[in-house]
Amino acid sequence: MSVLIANVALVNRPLFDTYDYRLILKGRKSAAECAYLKGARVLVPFGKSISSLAVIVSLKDHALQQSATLKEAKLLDETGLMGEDVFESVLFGARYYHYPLGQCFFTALPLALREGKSCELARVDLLMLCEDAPARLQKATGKTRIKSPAQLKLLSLLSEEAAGTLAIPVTEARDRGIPPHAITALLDKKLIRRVKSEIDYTTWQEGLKGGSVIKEQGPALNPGQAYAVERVASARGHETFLLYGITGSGKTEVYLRIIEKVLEKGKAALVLVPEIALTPQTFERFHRRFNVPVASLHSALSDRERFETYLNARYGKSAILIGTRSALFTPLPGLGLIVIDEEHDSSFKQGDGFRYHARVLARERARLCNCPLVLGSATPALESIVKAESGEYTRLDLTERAGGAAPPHLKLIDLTTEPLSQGMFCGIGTTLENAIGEETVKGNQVLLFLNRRGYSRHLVCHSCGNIFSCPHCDNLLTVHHEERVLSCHICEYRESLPHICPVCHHAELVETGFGTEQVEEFLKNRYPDVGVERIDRDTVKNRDELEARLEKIRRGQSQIVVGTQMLAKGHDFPDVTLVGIIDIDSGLYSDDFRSLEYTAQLITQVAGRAGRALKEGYVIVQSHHPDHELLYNLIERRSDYLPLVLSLLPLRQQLKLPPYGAQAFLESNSEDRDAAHAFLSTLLTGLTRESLPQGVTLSPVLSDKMEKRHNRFHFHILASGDNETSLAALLDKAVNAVKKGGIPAGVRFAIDVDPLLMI
DNA sequence: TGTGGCCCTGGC
DNA sequence: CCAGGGCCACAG
Repeated sequence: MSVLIANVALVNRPLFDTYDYRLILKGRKSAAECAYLKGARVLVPFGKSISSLAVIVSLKDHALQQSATLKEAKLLDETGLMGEDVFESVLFGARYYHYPLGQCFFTALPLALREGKSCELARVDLLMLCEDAPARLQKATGKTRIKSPAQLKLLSLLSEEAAGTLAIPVTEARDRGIPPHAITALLDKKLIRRVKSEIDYTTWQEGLKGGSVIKEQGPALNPGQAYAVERVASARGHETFLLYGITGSGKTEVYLRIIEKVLEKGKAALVLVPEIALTPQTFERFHRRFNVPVASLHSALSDRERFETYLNARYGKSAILIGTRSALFTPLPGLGLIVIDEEHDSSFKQGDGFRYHARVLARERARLCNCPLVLGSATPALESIVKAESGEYTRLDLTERAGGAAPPHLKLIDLTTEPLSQGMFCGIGTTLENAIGEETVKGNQVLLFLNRRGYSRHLVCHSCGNIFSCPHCDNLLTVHHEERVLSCHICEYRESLPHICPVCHHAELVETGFGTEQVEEFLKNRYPDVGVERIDRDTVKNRDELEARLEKIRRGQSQIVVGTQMLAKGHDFPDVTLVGIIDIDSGLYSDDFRSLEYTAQLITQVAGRAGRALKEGYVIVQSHHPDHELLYNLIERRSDYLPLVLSLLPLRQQLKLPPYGAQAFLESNSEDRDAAHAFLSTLLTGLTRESLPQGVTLSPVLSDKMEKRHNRFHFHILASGDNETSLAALLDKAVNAVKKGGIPAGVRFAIDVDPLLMI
């Protein structure tokens, strides 16, 4: 028996400190010999609670005089939960983002493990064909004949596996796009059955038994793709690559080939994608190509499913994991590659809680694993471009459009010269309106983007001027006709659409502004013979629904599609020949210094949706400011994305903005406005009492642009430094001040390092 | 964040 | 005089 001292972080407690406990182990072991326990969970008495969950951060050899007074920690796991690479990445993240370590672990662990459940593999539900199913399906006629495409697909999946296991886990069926009701239906018909698996500790490498890692060969690569694959595959140790490939240049094929090489070395691969891009199609493409287990993690999974995926990965059963931001924390023994697709996408930055950027932590993890990190995008973030220019990243260019499709033609429409037609009331000028008509007559499809859902933007009383606003936020309510509600797009508050003004009781309510719902209505009236589909958060509630709608569009059931962001990312529609951006102006004049970068990304990405296949496509961008430099360069001068955003750099450098300077917000909020403000005021006074680190400046305490949200009042201090190090030194001081002074009850405090949104 | 203690209020 | 609720300090 030996006694050690374990330094632990309490999970989900907002404490910047870690604490020491006595840890009693069987057998005689020194702290150094117990390094495998880093990242293991313990239960500890803490403060007034008898048993709290904590994670071991470090171990020290027992020192008599200390340990007598220390309380005892009870070990829950035999080894660390997450492998050294993930563990160290979390420690790095807590340091870099100045966030309490325990809460970082909280973010990194699936719910079940945060709740103290066992990390042992469990039996899973498998689906398999019933013995008599093939015979019954053969002679099936009339009612017994299966017509549902989902059910047929499941049956074919189960039969195609015949050579191997004859059974697939329920979770895998869901990953591959089978909705739960199709499974239930086939179970009811007794065509398939559900069986419990044995616990199987076979790793994917053992399962492969030396066979080929791929199931089918990919298409031939063009020289650019081939070079990129070779370059990454021949990287020795860690190296970060920026794969800059224009839309439609076959980035995914490059990922697949690199992954193939990684798998051949017996190593695993992690692929991070933006939330919206993780469709069953993406998963299916990997699954079709590779002869190894591919797992996925996305927001539609239940906590249980996430937990299973996590455990399988941890035990080396997954060779490839595709997932969104948080998948970064999944342990993968022998990780040999990390890919971040659409690396510029803002969904890689967590906006609340542990505000990490997946790109930053992925780089740390890749460094720890001594493996390459590939950042792919047609529109890389300026941060990444600058790092590539400075040689910190290696840039790899894909300049050819795969399949030889012509790049789309871009056309800028000056809205000030368009007549005030009917369509103009919902943002559609005559030129765009006519273009929609022409393309639909030819049997082509049209995509229209407008980043504003709802019917009208606001509702105003004509007699007394009362503007309907949210009772919980400093925000105006949006009018939704279909659901007959007013709704707050910040907090989801809703009330039924009023007929009379609650203030003056007159019934003259006027709607102003327009959203996707109104555009859809206009187009349905204007083009009654072609289908119009709307894709936004009001018509699409979940991933399965989005997939079903997109499939319907691909089958050509609607020729006109109106949508928000949801539509802009990564989806392929081969018959689309016209893309219209209804309102680009909000991205031209904004107080966010990144808005021009974002606007250039949006136009470039959206243009990529047009004419992806053989048909020639064009893009119409409408603006009231056609002389704006960005629009002029991007559209009239047909400048490429890269030189265009590089031209934004001198201003950033001059103003010491990212990527040249570093920024962080010190944020507070509370239901009590004064308390939230006073807390930051005190912090600011404390920080400025002694001299600030060289090159760091602090703003006064400022209200957020929308001060009241969800019934809480939000304030912030903007901290800017001319480099990361000096800013980090200031943030350390801030954390120490908060540790010493404490946070008053009801006030929440957090630091947002490298914020993406200007609040 | 969780929790027990402490103090205040109000009901009998 | 006691019960209950809100607020606060503090945690190894």
